[in-house]
Amino acid sequence: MLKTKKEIILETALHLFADKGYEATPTSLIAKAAGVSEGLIFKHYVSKGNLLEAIVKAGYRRATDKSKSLIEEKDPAKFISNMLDMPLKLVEDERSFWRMQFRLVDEEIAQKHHLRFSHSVKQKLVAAFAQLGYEEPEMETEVLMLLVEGLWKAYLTSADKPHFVKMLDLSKKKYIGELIDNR
Amino acid sequence: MLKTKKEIILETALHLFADKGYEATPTSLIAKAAGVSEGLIFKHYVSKGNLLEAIVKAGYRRATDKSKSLIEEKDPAKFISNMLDMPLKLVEDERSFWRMQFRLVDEEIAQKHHLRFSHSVKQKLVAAFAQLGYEEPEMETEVLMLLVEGLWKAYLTSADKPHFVKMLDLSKKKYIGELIDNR
DNA sequence: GTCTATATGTTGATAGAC
DNA sequence: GTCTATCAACATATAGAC
Repeated sequence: MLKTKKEIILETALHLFADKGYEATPTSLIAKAAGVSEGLIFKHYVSKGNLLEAIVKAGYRRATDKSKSLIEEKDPAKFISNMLDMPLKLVEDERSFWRMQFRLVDEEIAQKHHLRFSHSVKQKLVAAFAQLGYEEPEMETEVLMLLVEGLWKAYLTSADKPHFVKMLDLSKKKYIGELIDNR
Repeated sequence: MLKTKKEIILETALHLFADKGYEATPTSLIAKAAGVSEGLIFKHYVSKGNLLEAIVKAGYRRATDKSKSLIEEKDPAKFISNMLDMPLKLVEDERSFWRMQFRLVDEEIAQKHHLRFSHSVKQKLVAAFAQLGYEEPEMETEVLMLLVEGLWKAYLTSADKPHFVKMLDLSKKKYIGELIDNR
């Protein structure tokens, strides 16, 4: 199926935002790279901020779809392990999106979606730790989330998958080693 | 001692950069907030990027001084514990600086100093883990650094010190629990 | 849907007087 | 050292023709 110019604009902007940053990417450059006129961007997306929002929204929709199987896991130990696997699974095929996303420290739109996404995970994580009898499930969750986010960014910049998998394995051993040794 | 206008400009810019971000803070606003003319900023600092560099440089000089005692620790177990304590120790009194710093994802100047700083720590961390007989000291270091950076950012945004200290304690237990139980 | 102008506003930076 | 005045460059966004 052919891509509409609207879609081309979106994808081109995503890659440019990921590479150069949102603020540092003028709409004129997006237009040139996408092979369309600058005016067309505004016809389709009204404003630059709106274009960004469309990109972020679409990205998180894909992420939600892709992570569904990991999140629906009922066994608490496996669920925790799944959370550590999320970076690896989600970044695959979506490197540009996540590079862009983790750069958008100043844009509240990006922050909003990130919070919503991680919040939904957090709830289940606390429940999982509680179910396993941990003394401070909330604390455990917060520290684990810190590590997951760190792994996420690490995998984004490393691009060395085997090396990253070693980091991931060590993390699992440290955090839930006793739980997954026999999985 | 009186502050020179040059110093006032530097400090004002630091706080504005921390609050609104570097790109989003025009020199006109810095001038207004500092109570000086816009031209004076350029007389003293030549360019906006130069002003940022001066701020970053000064901040890391203070950080290096303050972390000296933590870094010079010779006992490997205590040294590792010290690294986990760094966020708490360094962020104190320097909240604005570190908030600004962790926002500067797009500015290479900031990245450069951050890398240099963490690299110097990394070397010693690998040595410490090796000295303690860990199988993969490099991996241990990388994962620990991930967590330290996470704690750093967490403490910056939480502002709830007791809560953060609980996270810190749990982290220590997970990472070096067997080593520091009796310290 | 798409393009070619063009309007409008900001920003970083400079020149010159005091 | 400091201020006032000013500029060129650039960015987002709009209007109107095809």
